[in-house]
Order: sequence, then structure tokens, then C-alpha cells
Amino acid sequence: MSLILYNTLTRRKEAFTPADPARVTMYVCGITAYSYAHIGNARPAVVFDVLFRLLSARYPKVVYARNFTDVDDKINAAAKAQNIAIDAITEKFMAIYQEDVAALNVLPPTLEPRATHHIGQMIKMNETLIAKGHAYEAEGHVLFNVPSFPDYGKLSGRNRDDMIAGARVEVAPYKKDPADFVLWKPSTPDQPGWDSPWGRGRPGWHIECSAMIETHLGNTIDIHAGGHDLIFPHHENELAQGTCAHGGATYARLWMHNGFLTMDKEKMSKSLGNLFTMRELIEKHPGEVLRWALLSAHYRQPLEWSEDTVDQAKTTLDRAYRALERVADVKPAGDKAPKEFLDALDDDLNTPKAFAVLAEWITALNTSQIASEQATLKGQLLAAGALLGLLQQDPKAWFAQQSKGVDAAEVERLIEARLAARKAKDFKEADRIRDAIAALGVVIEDRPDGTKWRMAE
RNA sequence: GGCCGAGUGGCAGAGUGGCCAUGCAGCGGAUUGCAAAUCCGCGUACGUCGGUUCGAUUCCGGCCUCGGCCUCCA
Repeated sequence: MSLILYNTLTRRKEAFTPADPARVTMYVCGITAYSYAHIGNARPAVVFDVLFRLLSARYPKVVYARNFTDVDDKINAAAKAQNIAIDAITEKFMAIYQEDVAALNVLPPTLEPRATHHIGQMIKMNETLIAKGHAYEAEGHVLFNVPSFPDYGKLSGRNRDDMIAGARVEVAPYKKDPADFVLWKPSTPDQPGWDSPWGRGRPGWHIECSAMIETHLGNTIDIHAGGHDLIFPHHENELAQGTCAHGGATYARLWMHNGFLTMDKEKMSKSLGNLFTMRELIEKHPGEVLRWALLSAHYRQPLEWSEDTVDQAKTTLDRAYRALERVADVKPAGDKAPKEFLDALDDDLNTPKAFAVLAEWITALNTSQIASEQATLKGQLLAAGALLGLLQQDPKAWFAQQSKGVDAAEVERLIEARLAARKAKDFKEADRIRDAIAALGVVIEDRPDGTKWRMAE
């Protein structure tokens, strides 16, 4: 089976075929760098990282850009509130974001363009749009004229009447059409701004992505992705601008949108305040656990997030690593993920289905007594895990990282003492020692190859 | 109000016109000095009311409930 992906634009699953197999292009809308990103922000980073890995395994070159919005009114507000420079805010939070997603095993994209590095291209694109009659200047603003693009609304599935009827914002008087949106806006002296043919100002949000895509990926890209909430207006507007600026060329051949993390069924968001930042979760849990949890639901579905979600992912992942630990000395055979696993991912990145396949292998691995079989299972587990960005750690390291802060020497000493007691058939003393070990938060396992210990759940 | 999506066992979460998701938790069993781990098994799960069908959780329609977008938002 070939890769099938759901296209928001057509509302159906489509076979993915890149325009140029020698250079596959994908763009994912990143974050606005003005505060700590929450775990919901990590979902597209992780989900599309899996897509990136999958594509990279099949095509010689995948150019993946994930941008930073580093000029924005929220950033301005944050800088003003803290009385520091705008750069101080954006540099800090871009770095934090990169550290955070790296902790979730997210590979660095090919490119991480920043909006402020593309102001010239944005201005140029605006000029093009004006020249082609798709945009106009008004009172220091440049506005995209929506009626000039008849396909407007196609991506989000709404018509102009609906949009006007549902409009909750007052229409600025200088707009020719109520649906027109800003490409460029004037800055006051205390706001960041750049000189332009329309005076000192700053770009509107939507033009940023279009200019960065044009600069780095081209007029037509294979995949454009982002959160579900970006469909309208952000992606609808990007689509309009990009298409019009390039004489009607297809802007993105496939649109993908991830669903939200929810808490008590409600969207996790900054405005509601029902969130966990990546930072606080990473401090408490291994990044791989968070990644597993994020991939445990299909990317287009909402995912209910709670401490329990994380705990369940942890327990499941422990089981996987225990299975691998058991065959630590077995050399894995093969480095290809089997078809049944790939079929799951090929079906619009069905990671829960892929996890079900992994679970079967884990059980098989725990049951198998045959070395060659173990080698095969281990090989496919590691190969499949690599595509998901999971299970790549040495099991010993995995369990060791959880026992930080425990006096390992003391635990070992107690285990020796218990072993002696058991040898002497003094089980009462052995149990007493085990209780002492348990008091340290440590669980022990008597295995054929000796007594092992790990942290309690 | 407009547009869109969803309601699956205690929890998370796939999927399918008739047969098993899977994981976590729980219960029973095997194993173990006891545990832990592992394995095996178990729970009459598919919002509701109709319709189509030999047969529907899966298709169609109504209803109810919930969520998302329409404003910054992953």
C-alpha cells in the first residue's frame, strides 16, 4: 500500500504523490514565540515529525520547513509588559521551544525560517498582489481583496455570506470588502516596524508563511500542515495570497490538520488556561513517554490529556522496554519495518493501529524462546520504533534514567542481603528486606538471570 | 446563527455490515518460597429512536448531547 493522507481541501483521503519525488516539500506552521509552548503545541511537531520520518525513508530528499513567528502583537505586548526588547522575548522562547520538542525526539526540520528574516520577500509579495489587482493600499495598510479570488472559502468550506453573517469583529472602514484581510499594517514609533512603500509598518500574520514558503520551498509545495484551528482564517488566507501571487499556481497540493488536545473534553488553550506547558511535563516525565502519549490517538482526532494519559503511556512504554531488555544480548535481525506496521502508518498515519501491531510483537517477544525469532522481532520492533521516534534507547538507560536520586549502591547492598537470606531459606528476613527496598520506592524482580530492580510506578 | 466534527467497555483509543482491536486498570488462572515481571483467560462496549438488510456499533434519516471554527490560537 502506498501512503494515503487525508486532504482537508478535498475532505477525503488521497494517495500521496509528490510533484517531484526528488524533492518533497512540506511546511508546518510553527509557533509564535512569546511564551512557553504547551503540550498541545507539541502535537503537530510530533505528528508531522512522524510524517517527516516516513517520507524521508521513501524519498531521497525531503525539505521540511517549520517556521517561527517572531513578529506579532502578542510578542509586542509581552515585551512591553516585561519592559524588555522584542528580540529578548523571541530568542528566548524559540530556544526553549527547540529544546522542548527535541526532548520529545522531534528531529530538527530541514529549515526553521523566521518571519523577521523575510520582510523583504513579504513586501515584494504584497507589491505583486497589488500589481495584479488582488490587493490595495488603504491608510497605511495593505489589504487583500477577497472578492478578487473566487475560490476563497474553499479550504475551510464556508462561503462569503456565512463569514459576513458570523463576523464578530467590526469591519474597519477602510476595507473595500468586509472579508478583506491585512497583508501589511502601519506601526507606531514604539512598535517594531520596517520601511516599506506604504510607510513604516509590519506584516500581517498570513503573509509571513506565504513569503517563507515561496522563498524556501517554491510556488507549489507538496504538503502544508498545521493545527486544525489554522484552517480559517490563516490557511484560507495563505491559500488566497499564494495562489494569486503566483498566477493561479497550486499553493499546496495537500493540506493536513491535526486535532486538539483536550482536557475534560475542552480544547487545551492559553486563553482557557487549561494547559500543561511542555517544560513542566518534561521535568516530570521522560520525553518519550509524552511522545508516546501524543501518538496514542489518531492525529486528526481530539486526544484527551490528563495525568492518567501520561501514566498509561509510561506503563505501556515500560513494558516495551522490558521486552527489549530481556533480549538485550540478542543481535537484531533486519532493519525494515514489516508491512503490517507500515500499512497502519500509510493509512493516514494511523498511529494507534501501529501501536496495536507493536503490542503484538511485544507479546510475541515475551513468549519466544527461539533466538532467531527473537532477533527478527527485535529488529522489526526497533525499525518500526525508529519511524515513530520511539524505542531507540538502550533499555538499561531507559530504566536507569528513572532511578535518579536513588542510592543504587544501597539498593544493591540490600539485594545482596536479601539473596543471602533467601539462600538460607529465611523468607521472613528476605521479605523484611524487600519491604525496606520498597520503602526506597524501588521494586525488585527475581529473574532467572538474577535479581533486577527498578523504580516503582 | 452559519460551517465542521464527535458520541465505543472503569480510562485512553482503533476499527468493521456478520469473526479478535490494542494498551492501562480490574478479576480469575499458570508461574513464583512470597512478590514483581511474564503468559493465558474474563467482562453481554459501541448516545437515542426509527429505517434498509437474512444480519448494523458499522449504511440512511430524525432526535439528544458534546466539542471545534467563524477573533489570537497547534
